[in-house]
Amino acid sequence: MPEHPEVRQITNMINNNFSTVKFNAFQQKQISDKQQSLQINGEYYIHADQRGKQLKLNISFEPVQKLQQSNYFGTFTTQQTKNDFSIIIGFGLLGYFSIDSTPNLNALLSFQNKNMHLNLVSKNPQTVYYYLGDYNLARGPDPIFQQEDFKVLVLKTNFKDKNISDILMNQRYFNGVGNYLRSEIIHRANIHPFKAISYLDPEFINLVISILEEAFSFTSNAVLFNNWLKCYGKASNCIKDKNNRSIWTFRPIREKQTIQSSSNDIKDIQKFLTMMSIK
DNA sequence: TATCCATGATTAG
DNA sequence: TAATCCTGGATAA
Repeated sequence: MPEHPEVRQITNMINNNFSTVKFNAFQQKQISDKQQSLQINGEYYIHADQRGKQLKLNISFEPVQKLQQSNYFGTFTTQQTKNDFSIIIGFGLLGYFSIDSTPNLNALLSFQNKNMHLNLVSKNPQTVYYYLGDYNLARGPDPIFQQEDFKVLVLKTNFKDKNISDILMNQRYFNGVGNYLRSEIIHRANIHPFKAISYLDPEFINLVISILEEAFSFTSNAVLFNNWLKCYGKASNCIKDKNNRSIWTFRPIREKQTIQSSSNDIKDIQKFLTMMSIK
């Protein structure tokens, strides 16, 4: 489930349903020794925020009154008071939030009041992580909510002839792109998964952004979403990447060969950077 | 019954 | 690059 569009859906779900809801209990299931032990004492409120594939749960002990618009369109952050703190969540391969009316023994984290439980669950709990603190800044800016930062970073980066499949999965640049989006993006860009890249062009970045938006618009309907997928799990060819993850493609797969990069339009990139007032 | 596989990410060598 | 985290459903045998 959780790539950028799904995390965005979860963020909205939490804020739409629970912005005025008071919680008064919390439980954590210990699944490994290195899992940080969390406690929440007293009554609290929850507000969610997103950066790429990471979700931030702001735990505040006062009702969320002031919603402050952030620098980037579309996203809001709460103003934190002294005792407030944040939990960062990575959903791994199959994590999601479920709203339950009875205790769920599989819940990794459970935010509760007498009416319902907001539970973090997963069929792959070992791939889920969470910690107290803030976003991992080794991961790149959010491609939607920090769009200018994202564009500038990606456009000025020299990827040194790495192939496009590896580049798209690198969370330092494409925080939020995962395995299904990779296949869809490469398919829609009509390039070979092993094409070598030095510089990406603005058109490609805009395609990435619009695909993230498209996927998000279908996240609430499984049938429409599956229909929207054109390549992932459907293409004629499938090959493993260096991390043993599937790359789906309609392109013929030659031996693990790197396809030559085409000449990049440097003028285009510089024009864009000038437009963004970046040297 | 055994094996494979999953929209992820870190760690060791 | 390979191994690891280690669940559970689908598929192969």
